[in-house]
Amino acid sequence: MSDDSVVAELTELVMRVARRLQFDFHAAAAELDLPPAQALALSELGESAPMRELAVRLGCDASNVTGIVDGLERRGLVTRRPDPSDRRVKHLVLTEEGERKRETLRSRSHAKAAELFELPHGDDVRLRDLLAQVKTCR
Amino acid sequence: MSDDSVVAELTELVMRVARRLQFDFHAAAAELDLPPAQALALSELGESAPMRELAVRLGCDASNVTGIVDGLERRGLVTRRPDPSDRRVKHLVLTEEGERKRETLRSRSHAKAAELFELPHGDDVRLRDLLAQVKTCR
DNA sequence: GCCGATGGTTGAGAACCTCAAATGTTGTGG
DNA sequence: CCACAACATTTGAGGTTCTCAACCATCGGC
Repeated sequence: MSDDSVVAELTELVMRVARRLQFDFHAAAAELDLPPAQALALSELGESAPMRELAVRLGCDASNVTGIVDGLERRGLVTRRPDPSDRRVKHLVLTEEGERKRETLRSRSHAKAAELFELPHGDDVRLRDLLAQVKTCR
Repeated sequence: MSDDSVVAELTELVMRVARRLQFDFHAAAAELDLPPAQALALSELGESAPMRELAVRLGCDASNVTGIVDGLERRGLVTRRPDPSDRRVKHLVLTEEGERKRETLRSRSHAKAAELFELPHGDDVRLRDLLAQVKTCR
């Protein structure tokens, strides 16, 4: 059983770090002229996937994904490919340009994150292992 | 200098925990029939403050705060009190009802967070101390 | 008293999300 | 085989939250 104030501080700290990570990610996305939602979707498309799967990865409604992918397709970053064995599903595949943008997005936001998580030797691993113990799904 | 993969994992983990905290907070807010933004503002009003100060605490534009406070005022949770020494500023003061709602909101979301951060003895404090070292503002 | 800075509000506009309903497709039990 | 439930995707309406630019009132220094 944790001390009350410790829980409050943990909440505060996690939210603060998350806001910062998100801010940096949005900044990196803006540099590439991508709205946040599209950038997030792009970064989830390392493995190509059907729309439904993307909705799951993003944790949002499927109807939402349509618009986001519309945007990515308009920019020529992704294509909808019909599934040969099931004509309902459309697979999302990154174009070369999409692959390229995904990579620079990844590396830029990663660079800022690395700066953020610059800790005394070994502490980064300790932090990771402790965070991994947090039961994010009961 | 951290290992690349460690940074990626840290980012992933922090975002995951933050999403969960936020989800629980929104759920607690919904139980009290409060939209998320109003709930967040309410929770920042432990100390009464002028509009401008609230905007800073929330990290958003001042014009945004107007609407949020309008909502809280409509529900009778907060009142705008003129500052006697500066007629431009309006201090936000919680009503009794506002105070009550703020407290139950705090305690409910806190309970869920405590469950989340249930770690082996001492690890919660270690986690807090490590997170506190993350340089969220360069 | 003038003037630049400040607190607050308003209105337009955008991004993002959800829900309900529609469409086309699949697969299964009868 | 066929009706029917389930599924993937899209569309459209509607809501929340946010920003930006413009505006008014007030303040403080010069």
